[in-house]
Amino acid sequence: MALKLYNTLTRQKAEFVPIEPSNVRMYVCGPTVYDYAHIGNARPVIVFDVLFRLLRHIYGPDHVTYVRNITDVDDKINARAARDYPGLQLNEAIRKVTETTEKQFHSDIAALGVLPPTYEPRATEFIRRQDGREDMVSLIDTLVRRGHAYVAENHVLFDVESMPDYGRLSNRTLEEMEAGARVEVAPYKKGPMDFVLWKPSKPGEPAWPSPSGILVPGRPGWHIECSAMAGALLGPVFDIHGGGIDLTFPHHENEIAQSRCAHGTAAMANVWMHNGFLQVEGEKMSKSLGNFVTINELLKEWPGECIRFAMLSTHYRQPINWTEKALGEARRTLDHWYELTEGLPGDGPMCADVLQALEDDLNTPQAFAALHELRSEAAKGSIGAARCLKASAQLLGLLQLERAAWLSWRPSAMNLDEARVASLIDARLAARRAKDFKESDRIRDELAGMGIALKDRKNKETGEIETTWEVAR
RNA sequence: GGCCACGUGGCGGAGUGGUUACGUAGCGGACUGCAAAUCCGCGUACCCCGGUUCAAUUCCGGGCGUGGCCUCCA
Repeated sequence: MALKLYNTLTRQKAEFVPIEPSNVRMYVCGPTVYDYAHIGNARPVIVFDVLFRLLRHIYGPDHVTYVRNITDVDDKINARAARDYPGLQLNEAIRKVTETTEKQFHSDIAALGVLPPTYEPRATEFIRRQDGREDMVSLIDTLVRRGHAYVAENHVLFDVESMPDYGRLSNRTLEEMEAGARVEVAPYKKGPMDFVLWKPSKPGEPAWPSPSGILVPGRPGWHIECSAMAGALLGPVFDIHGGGIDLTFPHHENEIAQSRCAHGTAAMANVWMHNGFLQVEGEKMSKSLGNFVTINELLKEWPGECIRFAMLSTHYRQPINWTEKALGEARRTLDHWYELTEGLPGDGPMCADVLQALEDDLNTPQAFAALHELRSEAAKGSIGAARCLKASAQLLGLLQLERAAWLSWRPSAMNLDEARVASLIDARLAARRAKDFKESDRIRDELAGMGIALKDRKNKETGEIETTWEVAR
């Protein structure tokens, strides 16, 4: 079966046909590095990591190019830098904010089992380049030269009237947008929907020599960076562009406008993919509601693979409701999968049903159903099913650890004396052997009070009772 | 106000014009000193109102509800 993907441009699922099967090219909008990434940021990162893995599986690991950018020039970054490092010069403070945030982002998503993309360009590296690659300034100059952009009061603005099918991605016409507009329009704009490609910098703010004959230094608008980085690293037309659904308008619409008008192409990317929005315990995630969940905090309470599993248990285009309960279910399932696949090589055969589910627009819930089926067969003793389970789960970025490493995971707040746990378990087993059940139950209760749940099992060969334990939930 | 999604069993969550999703919780059983874990078995759900159809949860229309975008929030 061929890979099918839902395309926001056509509002349909269609067979994916790469421009060059020897080099499948994908771009995904990455984070703006000014604060801890939250669980909503994690969704596209995980979802498109699964797509990256699937494409590598289908076309070969060397035949997929994946670009996910880092946005390190932005007003929010400037504001955060001024707030957190009032003593430093702004540019120095900005560098501190972006460097530490980027480092944190990388360690957070690595814990979620996310592969590094092929390229991870920073926006500031593509404002002006010396190597002849496309950059933001050259893109803006081209847009002005071709009559798609104009200079006004030291800004460069994109002229949306110059693009006849502006609005196709978000499926709205200029009239509709203007009718609903609630924004005050800057007086220097020719059209109310025109957007900023370049703007002047205030003294002390990050600044670069401006394009288009503007004499004062400035900085880029938000959308132009993705056009420049995608153009430089993937070419004027590439296969897949991904991101959160909230970016459809205006960000992606404007990326398309810039890239197509600068390159004179009919498309920027052939397939546009958008993941659905995330809510937390049934409510919108927001700082004021106090339910703002960062990846970093979550990783203190849950193993990364749990978070990944929970994220993938909803289809990527559906809205997802992020709950503790789902994380608990994910952990139990993974416990079981790890137990059944312990010590097996990861190069087993791929489950056809898992692959088929993923090839149907990344239907991860259906893939999980197939994995549950394998789990059931593996539990009955099928080594083949267990090997298949491991290989197939690994395609999803799960079961990446040794079982011992999985079992040794602890919540960061848990301060356990593991030697004491082990001696209590031994004492309990001794009490049991002596049929002193009162004492053995007392020890079990004591351990439960420490947050430890026990599991007894009879060793089939020796007939002895063996006890394992885990962190209770 | 304009545009766009979504609404499935207690909960999570796929899918389909007529036939079992799956998981989890719950219930029954096996096992166990008792639990937990594990294994076996059990659920007959698809927001409301019309329409199309032999047949609709699935298609069409309307309504209600929730959410997103239109404010450089993934």
